[in-house]
Amino acid sequence: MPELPEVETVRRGLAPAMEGGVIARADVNRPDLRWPFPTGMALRLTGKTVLGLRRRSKYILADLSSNETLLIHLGMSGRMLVSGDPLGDFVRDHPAPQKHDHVVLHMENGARITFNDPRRFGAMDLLRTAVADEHPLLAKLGPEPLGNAFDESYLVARLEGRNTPIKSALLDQRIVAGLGNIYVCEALYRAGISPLRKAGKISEQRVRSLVPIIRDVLRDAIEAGGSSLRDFRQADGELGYFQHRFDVYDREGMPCRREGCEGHIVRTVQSGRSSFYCGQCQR
DNA sequence: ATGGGGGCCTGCCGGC
DNA sequence: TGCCGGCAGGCCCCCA
Repeated sequence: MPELPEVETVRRGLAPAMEGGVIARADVNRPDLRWPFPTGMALRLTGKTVLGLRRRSKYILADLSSNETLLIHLGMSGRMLVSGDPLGDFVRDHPAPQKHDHVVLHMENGARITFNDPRRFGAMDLLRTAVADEHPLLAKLGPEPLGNAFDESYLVARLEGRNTPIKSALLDQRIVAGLGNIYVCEALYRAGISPLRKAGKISEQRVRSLVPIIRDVLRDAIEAGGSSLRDFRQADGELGYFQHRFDVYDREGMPCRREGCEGHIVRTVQSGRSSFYCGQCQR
């Protein structure tokens, strides 16, 4: 559910409570999420210092002093709640336990990080830091959309000859890592490209235009997440969701916002997922 | 190799 | 008010 901007927002929200801190205790309340937790996870976390928090695609990686890295994926419904932060960034006290609180990290500094995930599509794993990139979930990921390896010539080459709709191609994490349904819809809208168009049949110029547009869409969303992060700190420390103004996503039937366009947003289903687009100005 | 569909889970919302 | 179908932002796996 959370896409790259949401995961980056979560990472930033966790950082003050976790980076440089020691995990005093880990409560692991069930044996698995999407997959079984690694053997002895609670013990392998206990007493370890969190050296840093990184993000790769939609994954958060917490590098530990044990030369292991905790891999966290929020799935569709995973949330992080930070409470009791000693720096005063989060005002709320530790909350009462909720249904679906699957893993709770108690930091030595007094902070508590609660991973709550009703649908349990999320995941956690422990891997050796030195070979973290080789983890099965990370090994086949394409370039970061905000990184240097994702550029115009790369995208042109990857889409060339592809018979799949551009919507599916941009959702393919092997082509570019971190986009999900919402931001693909939004990027295609800004580019004026129909989600139904075959990836290999879009002019090179239009494919090239997608690269800066994807970056802008993600940057805007991260910025919005950053501002809502400040609200979270004042409110309840819940990380993982934020309000963002979408142009097409979940706007079926509403008027297109493009200057001079008289169209309306339509919804269709592509490979089981909703696509939202303007039938008038996206071609 | 490529593309499409099913399935995993729970919660919520709209319609009857 | 209650029940039921549909739907949800991800990702793996299997099939043709």
